[in-house]
Amino acid sequence: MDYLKITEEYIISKGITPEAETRGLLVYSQDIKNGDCCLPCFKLSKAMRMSPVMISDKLRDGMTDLPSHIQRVESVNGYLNFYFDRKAMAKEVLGVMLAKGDKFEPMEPNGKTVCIDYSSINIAKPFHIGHLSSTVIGGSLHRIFRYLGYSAVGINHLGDWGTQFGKLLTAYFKWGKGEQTMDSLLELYVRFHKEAEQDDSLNDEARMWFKKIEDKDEKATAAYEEFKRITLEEVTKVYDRLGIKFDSYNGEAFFNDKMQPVVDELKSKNLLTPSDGAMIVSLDEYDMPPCLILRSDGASLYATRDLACAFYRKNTYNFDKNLYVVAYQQNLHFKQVFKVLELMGHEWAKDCVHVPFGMVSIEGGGSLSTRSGNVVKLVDVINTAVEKTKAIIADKNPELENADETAEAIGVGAVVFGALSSSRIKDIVFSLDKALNFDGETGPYLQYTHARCCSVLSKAQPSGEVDYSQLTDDDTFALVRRLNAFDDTVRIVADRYEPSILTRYLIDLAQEFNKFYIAHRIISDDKDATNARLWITRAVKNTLKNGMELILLKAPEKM
RNA sequence: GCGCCAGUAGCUCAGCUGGAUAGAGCAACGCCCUUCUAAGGCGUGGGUCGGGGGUUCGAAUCCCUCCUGGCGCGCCA
Repeated sequence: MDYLKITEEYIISKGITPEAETRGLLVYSQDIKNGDCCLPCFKLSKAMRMSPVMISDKLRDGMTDLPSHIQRVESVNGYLNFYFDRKAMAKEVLGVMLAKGDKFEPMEPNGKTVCIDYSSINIAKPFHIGHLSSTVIGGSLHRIFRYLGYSAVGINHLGDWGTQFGKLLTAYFKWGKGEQTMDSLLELYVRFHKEAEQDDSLNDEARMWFKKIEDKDEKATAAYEEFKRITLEEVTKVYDRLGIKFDSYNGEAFFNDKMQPVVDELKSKNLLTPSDGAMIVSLDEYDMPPCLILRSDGASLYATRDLACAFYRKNTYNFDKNLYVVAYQQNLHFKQVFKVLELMGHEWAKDCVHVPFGMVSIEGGGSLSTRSGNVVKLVDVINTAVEKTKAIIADKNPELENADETAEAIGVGAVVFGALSSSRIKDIVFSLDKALNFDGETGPYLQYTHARCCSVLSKAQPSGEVDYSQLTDDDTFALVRRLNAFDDTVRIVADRYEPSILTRYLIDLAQEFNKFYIAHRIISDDKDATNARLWITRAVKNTLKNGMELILLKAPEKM
């Protein structure tokens, strides 16, 4: 139930304040001491020609018929503070939470489809920490939209085309020996760039090899397909560990033969104009540089491919939203592409959304660059985190069963959490020390709190009728309020494409539970208190577990 | 040069569609395990919310301006 909403309706029903000015004024109190929610009356002052203090006093005096969810009202310095009936609210919130069961099922299907383009790795290049943001933000949004009742389509738009494959083939046929691995491919690639600085003929050779791929030369295609296989095999191992799935791996190569219709349509709609030998869509009117569609040699470009891709997605999935989880460097590119779709007269252009995120750089300077070989591989970071977790378990809980499995969940969780914990737009300076920090606001903290709940529940189970008056003290009621906000929080995350909001919510919930845990003995001689506290512990446990699932974290029962 | 984004405690961040004394975590220091997991909890210190103007009863939040940093700005993706 939306307590804010019904309280607002009640205030308006009094007819004391003008409705238009009153709507949207009511907010949750920052400090629980000032009630559960409050109405600052300052804004009403002008319209009512009355001091805020007088207004809030008048409202209070008129509230003699409080609805059942409000226990009392206070007027303090122009603020009208509402105190909810905690017992009633606890009853309702707990009822809703427990009706959800241990496993939160997705909401009723809403018949809408959302396409999410994320991770989108390059073939034959290392899967490094620079790919982590897109992978986990997209992966999390995928789960979140599904929870909200959408049909979600995860798309890995592979970087599997381009002249870099010519370079790689050149290096491979010159220096490659036997079976290749991701590491040996990286070496070949780095070596190519090093030697090409001295010997420009290598670049010619690279162009030649890329042409052979385009012409479906047998030798070139076989090697290219092999590189693709090796890459997908390797990244799939990492995706599996992260719990990431895709419904499509259609990448750049897939759209190679699908661009002509786009060019034709642009032409027929008179949007294409020649400029310096190239073909462009002018966006002067919209204060943007032109969108390049064809090079002077007639070849298509990045934007052309993305246009074709958008059409394909609309035709194939008939999406209601089409999200691109791609770094903010591409801000202008997507703005241009979406504008071109709009100019072509496709109303669904408005459903295309770029979800940008910040840059990742390495501590101590140095950008991530495949050419220089200056990379921190994601799998190395994960492995280090898992090893560290094993050491901690050996120290703190050597008796733990499934220690390896638990260490995997926690180590991976720490890394994933790190990538989802701050607003996606912020740049990240990657620090291994920080990724390996397990104290405070971290993935392991959430997992620890969940395991703590499980531990309590393994000793006693709640049952039967609940005495809700046991849940009204500040420490306990904070949990009730937090639990009530879960679904709303998930909706906000989907509206803003911002998983960090859910991450924040879960940290707040865990902190509040730990305070509650320290403040109250859950299992005690007091039967009613024990039962009520066990119920709330179960609700917190379930909410933590299901919330963590939405941000890709596993929730072991012991750790 | 133009455009977009960011600037909050020593560090990492939350708060940003305006509301009551600006909140967490890390790091530092001091407490709390003979009772449910100390990967925890409590406390102390630490802030010109980048600077300056403005709007407002009220500004970290909105507007203007400047500074700093990042990114982008035609045949790469």
